[in-house]
Amino acid sequence: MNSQSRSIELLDDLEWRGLISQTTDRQALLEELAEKPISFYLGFDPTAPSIHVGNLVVLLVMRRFQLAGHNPIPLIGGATGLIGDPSGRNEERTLNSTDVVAEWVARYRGQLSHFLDFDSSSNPAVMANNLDWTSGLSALEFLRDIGKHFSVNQMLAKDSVSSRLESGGISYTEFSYQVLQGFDFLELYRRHNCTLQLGGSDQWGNIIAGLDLIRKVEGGKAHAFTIPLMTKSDGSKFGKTATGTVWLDPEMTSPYAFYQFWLNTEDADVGKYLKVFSFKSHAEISRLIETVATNPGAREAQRELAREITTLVHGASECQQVEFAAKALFGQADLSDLEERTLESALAQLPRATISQDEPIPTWVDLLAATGVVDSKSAARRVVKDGGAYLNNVKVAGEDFAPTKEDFLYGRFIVLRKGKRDLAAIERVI
RNA sequence: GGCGGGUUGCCCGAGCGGCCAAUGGGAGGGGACUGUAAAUCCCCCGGCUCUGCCUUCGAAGGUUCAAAUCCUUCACCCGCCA
Repeated sequence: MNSQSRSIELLDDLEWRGLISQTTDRQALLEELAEKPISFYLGFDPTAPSIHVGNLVVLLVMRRFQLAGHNPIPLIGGATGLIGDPSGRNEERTLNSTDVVAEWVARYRGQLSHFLDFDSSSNPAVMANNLDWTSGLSALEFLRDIGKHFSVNQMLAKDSVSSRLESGGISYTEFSYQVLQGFDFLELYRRHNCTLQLGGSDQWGNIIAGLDLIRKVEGGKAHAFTIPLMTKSDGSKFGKTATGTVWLDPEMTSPYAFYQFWLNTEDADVGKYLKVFSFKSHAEISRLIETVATNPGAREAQRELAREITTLVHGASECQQVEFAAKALFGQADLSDLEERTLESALAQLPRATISQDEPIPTWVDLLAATGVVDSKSAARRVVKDGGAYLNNVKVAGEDFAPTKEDFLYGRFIVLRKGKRDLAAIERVI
């Protein structure tokens, strides 16, 4: 396939998936993409110890561009992460220390590298960090060389700034953010001939700042491409559960919980998610969307979604293990039917508490609290009182109930359950 | 600078000296139903060594037998007038 038809196909595909919010001159962009592989970038500011499923939306668009033959530059905001992007926020951010941000930069780098191909012979990804070109820059140089090209009038007009001016103000630090991001684009244009920046739809203003700067300083032309913010049909925020953000770091969100997050996608959203996150063919995605209407109870679409994304993020073997654990533990009437090895590996996926063989067995309430499935012992008591507590799939009654030795499967394990789907494991060790 | 209003539990928001761990709604949790859904209905929803005790109503002091409720100072927010 030649690069022209491949690029047309790329944009059509992105359109079909609902991944295009806004672009600069669509025809010009298409022509440039079709002419030859181009370098494009997408920035990630390190604002947490891990990237999360929300970041995955734009990251996977980046992957799609690479698969279509273009050269991705994932940019980690080692510098911009120290400043704070005012976009989409109605409050000033708290600054993180340089140590913390440096640590997060390292972690982001490791995570991002899973999703792009850095070893491709034709169009390898190139990692960048904007701290590289800002840390040595003096304030005077910055103000003279970069700042001079920015009109405060235009800066004030940007949504990110004007909305903040109405809602309590903005510091000079965050006000300057768009200048830094504009400078990034200019620098990548100079270094890698990067002529396209991707971003969430809230990044439009910042991206445009870069386009203007490239035009003014280098007389060059570049493009902007923004991706819609992910929304849920019920209006709540995508990527959050009751427990909090769904992270990619397996230490912060276990692969089991990660898989469950996707599996529990609502019918109303699963079609959209498949389009956004899945790399399956249009035909296959359409078929899966059909199944939501024809046989919703089977949740085939949710299962496929969960499997594909968990495999992508945590690997095939990890995904198999969590799928297996879910299958083994859910709705299994008699857990003692499971072989010891099977049970052990299934339970390995769950939050757990360990007790010693020679200590007295704690009450159910204490055990549940110890696994972290509930926030406090009071909450654990409430669960028992409300009839939502299960031991090895058998309902527990009485707040003072304590398991006996006989309750431990193979003398080692107890499966605790709170409600319908919150599982935890107790292991008794020597 | 002047006058007035506000700051309550995860969020919104009542309470305005004792009956307040604090009305109501949302979020959240459990149950029924089901598909480990949605909608609906019922129950719960600060903590603990749990018939009691401890900590909460912007912060710190004070009055009182007793304060989220009164007084003082401080911080932040919001109207109206300069």
